Amino acid sequence: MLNRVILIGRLTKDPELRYTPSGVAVTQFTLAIDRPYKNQQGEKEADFIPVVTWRQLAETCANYLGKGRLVAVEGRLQVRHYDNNEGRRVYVTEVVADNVRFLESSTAKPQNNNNMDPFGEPPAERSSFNANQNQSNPFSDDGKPIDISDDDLPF
Amino acid sequence: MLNRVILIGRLTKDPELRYTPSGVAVTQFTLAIDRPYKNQQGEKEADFIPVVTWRQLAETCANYLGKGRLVAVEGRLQVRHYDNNEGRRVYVTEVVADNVRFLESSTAKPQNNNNMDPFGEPPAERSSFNANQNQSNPFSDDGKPIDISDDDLPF
Amino acid sequence: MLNRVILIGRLTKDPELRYTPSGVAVTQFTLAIDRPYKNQQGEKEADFIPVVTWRQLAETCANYLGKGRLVAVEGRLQVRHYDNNEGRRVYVTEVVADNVRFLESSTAKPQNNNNMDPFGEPPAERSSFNANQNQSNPFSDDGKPIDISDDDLPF
Amino acid sequence: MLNRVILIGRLTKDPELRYTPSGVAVTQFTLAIDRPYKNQQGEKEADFIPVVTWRQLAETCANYLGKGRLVAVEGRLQVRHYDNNEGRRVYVTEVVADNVRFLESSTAKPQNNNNMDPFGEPPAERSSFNANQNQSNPFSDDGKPIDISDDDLPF
DNA sequence: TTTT
DNA sequence: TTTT
Repeated sequence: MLNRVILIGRLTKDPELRYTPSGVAVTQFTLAIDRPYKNQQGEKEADFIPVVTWRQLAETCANYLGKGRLVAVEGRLQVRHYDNNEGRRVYVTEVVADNVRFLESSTAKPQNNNNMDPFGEPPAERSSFNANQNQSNPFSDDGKPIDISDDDLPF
Repeated sequence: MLNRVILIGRLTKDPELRYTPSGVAVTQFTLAIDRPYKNQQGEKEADFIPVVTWRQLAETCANYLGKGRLVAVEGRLQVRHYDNNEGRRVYVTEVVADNVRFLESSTAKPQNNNNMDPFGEPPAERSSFNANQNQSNPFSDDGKPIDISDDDLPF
Repeated sequence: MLNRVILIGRLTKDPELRYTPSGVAVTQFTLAIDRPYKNQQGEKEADFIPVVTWRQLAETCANYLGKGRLVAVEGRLQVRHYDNNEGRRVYVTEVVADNVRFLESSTAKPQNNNNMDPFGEPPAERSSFNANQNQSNPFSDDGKPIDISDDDLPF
Repeated sequence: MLNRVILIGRLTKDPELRYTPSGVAVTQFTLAIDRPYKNQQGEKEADFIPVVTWRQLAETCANYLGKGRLVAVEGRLQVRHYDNNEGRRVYVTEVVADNVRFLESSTAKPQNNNNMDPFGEPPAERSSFNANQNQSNPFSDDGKPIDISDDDLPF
């Protein structure tokens, strides 16, 4: 009945923007969050938490965030499942963000990104472009199976 | 740097109390949390979130909670991994609770539980008893591989 | 940049539904939240936290909640000020709720309440009716000065 | 039964470190938190939330934080009251922090602060020094009545 | 498979 | 009485 997550951490990589078959923007990234205490071996550790954003927020994250950036994320926990290529059901617990705050200098500019209008509409030709490249997996940029579908849309 | 989760939901089963090799109590359970909106097919859905508790809190949860009980959980998200019997690394995202509030009638009594003093010490003979039953997996009650070790102790 | 409050507690009184001059529903109530520890005199204590809800949520709270009910509230902290009748500025810190979950038996029915359709629209004649009763303070039901105005609308 | 607040904002002033009669360190500051939306006049607004920290955390905040610094605060809401000099009971709602994260460059050094060892013990002579200055109000640095006493210690 |  |  209540499901609330608040995280502050750094992106382990540049976020990955993709589109579902129906054209909805999705961005996934992982947050590294340092634990406040050291482990039994006296080493500091971190947790690596997967985060998903949708629609306009996905576009903004993809365009303005990059590896190492510090962000605050508000959202809720969700467990998705998909069947992998060996036919096994895989469960993925991740945070569906409804709010992402950039905690570092507003001087941070879009990185490794040739989209000049990051707040604009998703380019309509994008999905068909990708589809040409990769018939069997039209919404993946990197050959990895994409496991998010329109069924995962949170609202 | 900040990692906070707050959940309110119902236990899908009775919790399972186990002990790590060094004798630390661990209890795992899953919370069913109804989503506030219906999905695209107009059905209501729920998320099933795995929760772990340690030490005294583990004992209390095991002794006082049961399937269907409504609880509030405060904790943090953690990703554990273990290598399964096919040698694949499996990642498990779960909530490590530091606070569990029972939200239902204080008339609720310990259930299916023959421990008369639920706040007492863990019975010392328990781990050796189990060890006799199941050499390779001494802390499992049910034959399922137990994937939590002393390395997962949160503090 | 981030302002999030999550509370679980019981209403100290029946909630009070009012309307701003422009007819927007507002409901205020106070939550009693037991502290987890006892004070230096060994007594248990509670915090009493003021909560405000607006619009549809205000109507629902007014119609379905009553003194003693257990609820979970999500919202944000806000500091309002008004000038009291001695001309002093008074600051009021309260939680503006965007989500209220009823944590007790769905058998709970509207209480001390003659509104038969609690989810319906606010009665349009209500504000003028009250205005007739109480010229100088048209939106107060009980003679207490009402210190919330349309300027306090959270969105 | 649950009372959790998470804030990210900037200090409106340098924090003020004081000591209760029994010598416990207390630091108060106010966080300015920009609202995510503009008001009806199209202006951006902020909330100003009072925060209190105790003991070691109070010392660390006093020594390392200053006006304008961005921090994340975790804590709980508490309502204190005291009787002002006109004999009126005044209620103060504030956040008692149990965790404060500094979100800006670790190059930030202690500011306007001649304490060379900010993590050291509170100087024992401090309270007596202040007592000499201000007999009736020994723990105030600035002549303002201090309204926090040992009774407000959160644990 | 991880961030500063 | 407020911060960037």
